[in-house]
Amino acid sequence: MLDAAARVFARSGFHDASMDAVADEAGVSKPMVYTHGGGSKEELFARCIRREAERLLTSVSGGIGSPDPETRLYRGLRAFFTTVTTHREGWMVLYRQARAGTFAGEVFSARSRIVTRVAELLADSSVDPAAAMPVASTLVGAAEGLADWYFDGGTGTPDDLAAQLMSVVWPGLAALRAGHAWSPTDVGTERVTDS
Amino acid sequence: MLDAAARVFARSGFHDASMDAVADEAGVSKPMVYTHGGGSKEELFARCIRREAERLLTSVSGGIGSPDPETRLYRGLRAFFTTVTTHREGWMVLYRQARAGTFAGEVFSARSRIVTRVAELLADSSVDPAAAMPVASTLVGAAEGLADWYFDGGTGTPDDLAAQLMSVVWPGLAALRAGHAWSPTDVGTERVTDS
DNA sequence: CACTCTATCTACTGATGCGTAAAGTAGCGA
DNA sequence: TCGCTACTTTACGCATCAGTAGATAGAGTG
Repeated sequence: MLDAAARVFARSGFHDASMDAVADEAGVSKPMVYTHGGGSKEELFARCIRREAERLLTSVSGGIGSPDPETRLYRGLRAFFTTVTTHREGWMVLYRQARAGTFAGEVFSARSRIVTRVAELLADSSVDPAAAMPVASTLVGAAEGLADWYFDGGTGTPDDLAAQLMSVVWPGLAALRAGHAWSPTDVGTERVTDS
Repeated sequence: MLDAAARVFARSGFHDASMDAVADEAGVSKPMVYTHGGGSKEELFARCIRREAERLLTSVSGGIGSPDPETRLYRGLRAFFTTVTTHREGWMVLYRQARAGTFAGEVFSARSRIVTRVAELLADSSVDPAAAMPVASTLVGAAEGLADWYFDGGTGTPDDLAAQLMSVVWPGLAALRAGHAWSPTDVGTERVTDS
């Protein structure tokens, strides 16, 4: 039931998906969708969101155990890309359909938990957890961007994708851990004109 | 008119926003919204999307002129964060509300143009433009992630945000340009178990 | 004042789709 | 055969808007 709903919602979004379509996809009648789906369209969608968010958080959190931040991050990214590519429709529901409208709050809190988890992956004695939050949010966004590229015809195994992301971010993260932040030394500082 | 529509759409999303609400926000009556807004809700929303996408692309593209990729990227990022923080509701419409549903295609093509533009910012004689696409998609995602953090209570000027993003990504990009990709040498390669 | 044109409003129609009620059917144990 | 459960089909009530038709107001002109 939730699988069918996730497929329909992933395809059409919350508003454009009808409960009749969910019923068809699940191979049952509409009253059954209400009996076993929570009693309303909102609740059904919320259940899909919660399940996918939980799946993603569990995946990223699990099997991380390592004292080395580099290893932790790589494993977390690998888990992320594995789950996302395996449960494509879950990803579509969570990050493309659910972020707008009534459920933005629910998705936002789910995303916050993942960002916090990533901040933990980065942190150790040499990194302040609070300072890690913007970096973690950046990383999660980067992973989403690479996932977008993948779903738009990009190729590669989850391991490849994780390694590619590590190529982009790890040198910078290592430098930050060593206290070396980037600054626009001789890059020019003219104001940006904004339309 | 478009400003009012963008505010309402940013707040509620396409479906949950009513034309009455747009009319109220603009201080006119509903038929006026149809007369001056394109004749349909879809067209009004599409105009908002196109305007914001154009604004962002113009901003990122303009004032880049430099032979140095590092400078180009920093300036592009600075322009991005300037525009996004200045036109908050435009950002909300474009990247949070419009990606789902009927307008996913329109937003997707707008985003593609920006990603392509970023790939050009990265490219020079030593970088293959095609290979730059996943990296550009990653970067755009990272910028979105940092913007998300900012809009959720993060602080900093656009220059700070751009510099922070450079800290994370530039060392990795420089290494990639020199031919040094990250690989999981001694990081462990156990399979990820997926629920 | 009369006439007209344009801009605007109030109030309605029509369609869509959520959610449910009613009536029928198949399986199953006693 | 009875009753119970689970499900189906069909049909409908009801609310919410998108979009429009007809009324109204103001302003310029003679």
